Amino acid sequence: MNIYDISKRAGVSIATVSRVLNDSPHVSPATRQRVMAVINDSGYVPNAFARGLGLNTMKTIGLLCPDASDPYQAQALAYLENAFRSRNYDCVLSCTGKTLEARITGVELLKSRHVDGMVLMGSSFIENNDKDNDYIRQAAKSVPLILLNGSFACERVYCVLCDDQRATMEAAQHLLDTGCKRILYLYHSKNYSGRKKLAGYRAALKNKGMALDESLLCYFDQDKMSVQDVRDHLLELDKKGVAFDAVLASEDSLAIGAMKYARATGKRIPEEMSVVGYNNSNFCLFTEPELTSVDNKLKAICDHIVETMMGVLDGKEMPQKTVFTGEVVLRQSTRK
Amino acid sequence: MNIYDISKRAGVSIATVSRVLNDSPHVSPATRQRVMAVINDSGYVPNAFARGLGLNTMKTIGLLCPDASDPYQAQALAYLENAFRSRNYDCVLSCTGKTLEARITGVELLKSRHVDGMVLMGSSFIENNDKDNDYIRQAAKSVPLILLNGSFACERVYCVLCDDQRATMEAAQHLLDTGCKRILYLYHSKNYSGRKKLAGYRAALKNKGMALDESLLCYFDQDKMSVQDVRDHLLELDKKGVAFDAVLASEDSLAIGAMKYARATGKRIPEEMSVVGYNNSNFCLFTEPELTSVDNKLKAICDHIVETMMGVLDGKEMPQKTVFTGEVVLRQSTRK
DNA sequence: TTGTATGCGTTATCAT
DNA sequence: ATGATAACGCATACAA
Repeated sequence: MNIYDISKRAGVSIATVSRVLNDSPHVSPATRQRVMAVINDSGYVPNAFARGLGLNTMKTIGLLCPDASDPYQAQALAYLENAFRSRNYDCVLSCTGKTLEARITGVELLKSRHVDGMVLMGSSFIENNDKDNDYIRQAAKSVPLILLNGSFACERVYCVLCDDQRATMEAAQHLLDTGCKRILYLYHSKNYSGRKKLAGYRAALKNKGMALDESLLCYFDQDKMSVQDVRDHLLELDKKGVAFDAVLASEDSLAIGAMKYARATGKRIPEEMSVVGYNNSNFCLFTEPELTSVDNKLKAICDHIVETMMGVLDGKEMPQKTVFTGEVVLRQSTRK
Repeated sequence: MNIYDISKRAGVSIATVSRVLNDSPHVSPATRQRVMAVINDSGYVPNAFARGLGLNTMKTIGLLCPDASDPYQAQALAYLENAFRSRNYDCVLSCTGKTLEARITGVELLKSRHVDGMVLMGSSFIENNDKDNDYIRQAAKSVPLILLNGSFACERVYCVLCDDQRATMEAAQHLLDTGCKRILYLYHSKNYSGRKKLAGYRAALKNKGMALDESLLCYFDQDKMSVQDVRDHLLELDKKGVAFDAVLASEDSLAIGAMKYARATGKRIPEEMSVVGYNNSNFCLFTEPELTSVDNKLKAICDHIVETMMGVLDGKEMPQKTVFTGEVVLRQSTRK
């Protein structure tokens, strides 16, 4: 069943059928009705590939992320998919893992599919070694790119992110303001976003005229950052005699590991130890006490990404970089 | 840059270029090399739409799920996307929410995109009122469908699932075997999978010759099932004088709500109350004590779905229904 | 082994 | 307002 079949049945040319299909004003009400009737009772649906070939678009956005099973990324995927769908765009997913090579082929593959745009989730898509970012520059030549929580200056690359540095600084400040003296900093990423957060932690100390104790910085590798790993690591620190009365984490799950440590040692939260997470994910409410965390405005970011993408595809001038302000959501794991 | 450009530069016909592109054996090594050289340094990539139009496929699978931000579904998406990608298929995502209407348009949209196959995640795609499943029968006529954790007898509809009834029965049995007398059953779904789990709970009681106390069945509505909601509901039950010494939940998050209730009332787990969740998700390890839960073999299910889909697309005969056996993973929230 | 010609199902241009 | 036809870029049957 194709456009020729319809045209025959309706006694018109394929051009007219096409016009009806595309709501062209140059069709008489009578023929429009006649054609529509045929279309409806034949169950005809235009062939998307042919349409794509002619228009050079299938209204598709590529969504790239390291790992769709990560709660934060999953939430972003859900937000983005919904928003794009409401604008009549479909999303094709590409989980690229953590190697640069896989990211490159992921971008390449989507490009070869002629997606209308791509969203790269997380600053891990930007390499510290700038030479390695050529694949982004290259891709941007043929399709608009939007970075979620990443920063990269390049034509046709747009960035929408949260001010992680400031948010982390405020979180640390809150800890200091509520009497904490030695804040353990737990982090898992050394890319753009990770560096910004660390900088925020440092800034908070500096603001108070405090020196940074390097032994309070705990880095966790991607595949060694389960709650158990974190708990065990903090127990180790205890043994080594590293003292701390607060934990600031670059991700909620790390904070939960810290709470497990507290449970294991009998330390009361927040009386003896305060804990702050990052992302304000659902499981801030799972813990006991509930976890103070940084809301990094994911929904707003995703909505803005979609807005930006639509604008770019419309040929409008769009801001290259948009920064949202995070917010510390106070709960019971920190003091008043 | 299209196939004609390449053919000119290489001094051959487009047919030869096409043959080179598709690894046809009927090309002399010499010309193949010449053509490849041109392709490589021109950066030419075949147009996916044209290819799709000719072959009537773009090697795409539609992934439908109610909510990509749900941890279980997010994990399934990640597994599926990876497995399909390794077979050179891309996945387009469609989060359809919870209304039948949205599911129908979701399926319809993907069908109009000519995806090669679709995976419907969760038994919520199968309506209790069979008339409402016509959209599935209809879709199955034009594209193979695979149900993840759903059951539906229909040509070209394949089902891969976990034996939720048996797994739930074993979980309940474990509670009874460890001395629990009154097991509160927390559930959130009345569709196929939900009914099976409930049946498993019932079966366990029956096996022990115990009568079912209807007041021990707690249903939670989709938008009223946060951990706080669950905690509050159990506190209500307490007030009403409904006694129980164990909680069996149809999903981990519900079980975590029960643990919050225990914390609120000071009940010790598992001494005074045992708790079992379902899905064996990451956050079984978040809680204190860690949560006993049912592993419903999601990875195996996803791998098998992809296998099945590939077989079907290859024209092979594939099993209509495959059932995996769940497994109760014992942790500290239940007694020995 | 290689080339020619046709079909895939649209949209869009240009007549009428 | 409507119709004829080219163009989109590829794969492939058939011819050479």
